Amino acid sequence: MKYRSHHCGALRPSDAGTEATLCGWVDSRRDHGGVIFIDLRDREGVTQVVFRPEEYPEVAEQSHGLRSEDVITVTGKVAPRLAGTENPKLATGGIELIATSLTVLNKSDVLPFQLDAKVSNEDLRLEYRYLDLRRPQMAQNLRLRHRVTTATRNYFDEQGYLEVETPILSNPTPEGARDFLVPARLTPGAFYALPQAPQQYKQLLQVAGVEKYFQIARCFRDEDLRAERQLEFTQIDVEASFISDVEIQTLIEGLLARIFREAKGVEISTPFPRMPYQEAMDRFGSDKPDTRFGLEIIDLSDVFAASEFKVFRSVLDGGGVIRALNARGAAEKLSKEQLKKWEEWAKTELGAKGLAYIKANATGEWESPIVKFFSEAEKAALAERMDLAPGDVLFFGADKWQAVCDTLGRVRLRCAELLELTKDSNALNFLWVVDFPLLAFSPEEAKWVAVHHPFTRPKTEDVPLLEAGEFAKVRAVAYDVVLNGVELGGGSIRIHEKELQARMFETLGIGPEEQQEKFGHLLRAFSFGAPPHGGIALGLDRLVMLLAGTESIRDVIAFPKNNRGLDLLTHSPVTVDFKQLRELYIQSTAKKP
RNA sequence: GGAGCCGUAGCUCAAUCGGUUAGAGCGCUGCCCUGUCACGGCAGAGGUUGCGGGUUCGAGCCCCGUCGGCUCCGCCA
Repeated sequence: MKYRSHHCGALRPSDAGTEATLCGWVDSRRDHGGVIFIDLRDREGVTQVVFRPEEYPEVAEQSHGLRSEDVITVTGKVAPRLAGTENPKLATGGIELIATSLTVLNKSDVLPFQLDAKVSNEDLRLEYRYLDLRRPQMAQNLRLRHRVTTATRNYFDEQGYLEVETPILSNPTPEGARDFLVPARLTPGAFYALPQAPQQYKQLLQVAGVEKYFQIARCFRDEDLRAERQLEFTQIDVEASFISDVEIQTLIEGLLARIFREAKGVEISTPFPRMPYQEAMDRFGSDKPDTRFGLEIIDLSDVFAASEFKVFRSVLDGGGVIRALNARGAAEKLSKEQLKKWEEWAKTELGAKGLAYIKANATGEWESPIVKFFSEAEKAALAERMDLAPGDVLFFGADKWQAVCDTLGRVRLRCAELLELTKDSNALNFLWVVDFPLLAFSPEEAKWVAVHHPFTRPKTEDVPLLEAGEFAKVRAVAYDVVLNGVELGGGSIRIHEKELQARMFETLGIGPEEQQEKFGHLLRAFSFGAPPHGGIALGLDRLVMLLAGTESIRDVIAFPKNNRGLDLLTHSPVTVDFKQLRELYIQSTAKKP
């Protein structure tokens, strides 16, 4: 028996008069007592099937029992729709299949939710994920993801890149996220770790002479989940030898252009603008600036250089900065009470000391808790520098440079949301942020940590600064690609010399012994003619999210976990019995519920 | 580890200030219906208002606790 001659999206008026067999799910039924219409759905579309009692009484009788989501195969004559009953909403709306025989392959129970309606209850969607994936939007997302990965593979293949699979059972990483551990039965008491990224393997592949590597790589991080974060996620991972940072950026611009063209039918313009990290932070308060709107941060330290306002005075004397941004036209949307809430938000959520503001009313009058401390000259200079007009609201940041950037960067985004600056925008503002700092001081750990990762190469001209211990000033050959304020990925040119790598580890507080223990394999590999190399990794899930226009990573992953890392469909993770643990030389210390 | 929002029928939601028997749409079941495509008509079933406690003459609504979901901060080299 043949299930189908055509898919449900295939038949057209030109097929009229032929016989066809379709199979799929009953999408809906319209039972008129006599004639019965069934919309039959498969992955390619929907076709109307008609059961006519006067022509095929037995089949029509049988069709009365059909219910939503029953799986059937049906044979019939392709006929043009009666004049006036064509359905322009359907690709197959010009024809219908007049059923001559019907086989019910499988009945369906009533579904826990309707496929054509909004479902807010996400537990339910995840519990019945296989039904959720039948919904058109979700099915479309799966296809979109496939188109992205296919475009990626084709692109890299054409560029001469080799897809190489790297181990899922690998080693714990001393820095970075918490690892998922897997007990090694064959080595009692030892553990594998699931990779947070294939970083070391892809560098070792360069030492191996692969020269051009990519992988659609699953990565694992045992950290708390978020709307755009899962325990396991997928990276487009790339590494190449004898390549410059600009060449990698060009390669990735070509990839993204290809993906947007093939997955979305959109042409994007390349090359993307480049912006140094310092400039991104200064102007936008973020290392992944959304450049679809202005609201730029402006420095006022010189305006208040002689300020007698205590707060500003002490900040400036302590080496801090005074900065502000102008939320143009926000005055009518921000009452005094709301401004108070914003200040509270800045304090509790952003950890700011406060959020001073000046609200310029429609009349031009200033409402502000701090303006009384300003001199006339300061007020005039401030108004001019900020281009302050009636209806504007200025927000101030006064603190260390980094803290002011962080606070005003967040305030900027919140203002953009309030003013709906990106609401109807279909702009695609790609951007390379370059010249990241190599190192950052971590007050919690009381040591210097790698901003990107410990294999990132310092800029050649900044190596003397590294050697002089001026760690904060050392820039890395590192770059992030950003789209509309979302970080799509990041990479760097790596260190390929073992001496420089050892010096880097040392700077990070990893002594010679620990280096040998944890990175000996890498340092040894570097001693056997490691080529200069570099690469990048792009977050595939996030990219597909942007293309699909969804806010949740769960919408672009077939079987995601919920907020607490639970798979509501299969109920993983599960406890295992003592015997299974004993085989692995493992004992649980978890308290029994 | 912390904060916010939410939890009412299978689903999506309503229920005025704390006040009669907790409603609607969709879905479901039965009957009717021969050109619909959001088919239509009639009838019907379906509720421990997440759970536990408290305040009150009276609680879906107020209070406390708890469980669950989502979002954010921390965390994510």
